[in-house]
Amino acid sequence: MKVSREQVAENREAILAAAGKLFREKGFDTVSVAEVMNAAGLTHGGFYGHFGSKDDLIAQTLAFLLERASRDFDLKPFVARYLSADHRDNAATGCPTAALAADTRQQSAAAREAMTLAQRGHIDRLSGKMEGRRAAARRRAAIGSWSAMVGAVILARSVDDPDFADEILKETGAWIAAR
Amino acid sequence: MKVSREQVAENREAILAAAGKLFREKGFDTVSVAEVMNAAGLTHGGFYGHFGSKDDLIAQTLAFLLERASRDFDLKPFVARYLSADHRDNAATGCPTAALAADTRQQSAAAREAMTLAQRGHIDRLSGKMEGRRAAARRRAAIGSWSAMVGAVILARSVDDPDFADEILKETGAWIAAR
DNA sequence: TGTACATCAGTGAACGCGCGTTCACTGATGTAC
DNA sequence: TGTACATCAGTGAACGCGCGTTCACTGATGTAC
Repeated sequence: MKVSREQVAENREAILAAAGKLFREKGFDTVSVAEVMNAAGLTHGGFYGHFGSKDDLIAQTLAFLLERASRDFDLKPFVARYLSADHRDNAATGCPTAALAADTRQQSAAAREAMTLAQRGHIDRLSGKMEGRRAAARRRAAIGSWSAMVGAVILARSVDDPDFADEILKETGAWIAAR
Repeated sequence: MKVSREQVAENREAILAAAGKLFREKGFDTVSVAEVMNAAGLTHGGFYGHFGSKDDLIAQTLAFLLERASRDFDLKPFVARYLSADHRDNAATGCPTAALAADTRQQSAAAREAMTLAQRGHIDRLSGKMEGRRAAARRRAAIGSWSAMVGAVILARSVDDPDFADEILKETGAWIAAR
């Protein structure tokens, strides 16, 4: 049955939100189109009214997630939250970079483009929050800290011992703070 | 046709080596069993004489790769090589952690176990090469540097602009060295 | 050392399954009067 | 404002394909004598 124009827009958002959670939790390849549609409360047949292909969904979901991720934040609580056990244990609602950057490498040009744009923006914003007299030093600190944060969360999630994972997060946080 | 015992051992190694390259290049899910067997110079039917399942291959390939990765190294050239454009552009022959740690999160218990063991060993070895009077400080520097290195390579590979990717690698290297 | 035969690693056709994608159909929406 | 009908978002069966896995077969290996 036909639905109202607002309902169409809502359904589209619901698909993107469902895909955003599932992709972050399980990766792009493991999640099926039908799984995303069911999570959005729809059936799989309607998918191609909203998106051209699964690749299109992946690219648009990445853009959707990265646009909404940490547009505004204070540095210290941001880092603390990022390197928390809670963030490590909840990839589905966490940072899309930590969850999907590695997976994006083998995706479409559009997906990589969305990722590139987001990293540029995020590093620019981080640079603005760093201490230091010279802009180059602040940018260097932003890039170094960001690499360490992303790496620490990925390593912590790849390991099957919670204590070891905690150590990675905590020590990386202390190492970053010691600057 | 039956083959000699040495040939069997050689074939097994060839399968692991081919899987090692393909998995690092394209990820676990994108690579098929048939693709691995062909790359090893065999046909897909023989696969189950060597491994119990694709999951088993994934776990054994991870163990195979991680065992051989940087058992012995000097710190400075190791970091320089790790953060090079060459390493960024050649995932297939590069560090299995940077290529596969994120992907390992959603794999079998055996795969995660192999990853955990390897991270423990690698961080122990890195700690031994760090400067600093106290062991805790050396371990903290090892964990922080390692997170930054892995994160930088993953970020650099996720981005579609080589100059930006170079900047991430170079600035992360400078940031690590500035300690 | 030479021979006869049991073993078994590798082959390639075949399987069942789940995937991305298509499409005829349905019935609520929203427009034209 | 009320009605008649064209539109079209969503449904669910169906498609072709590639995947992981199985299996009967082959012929070189390696053992028993």
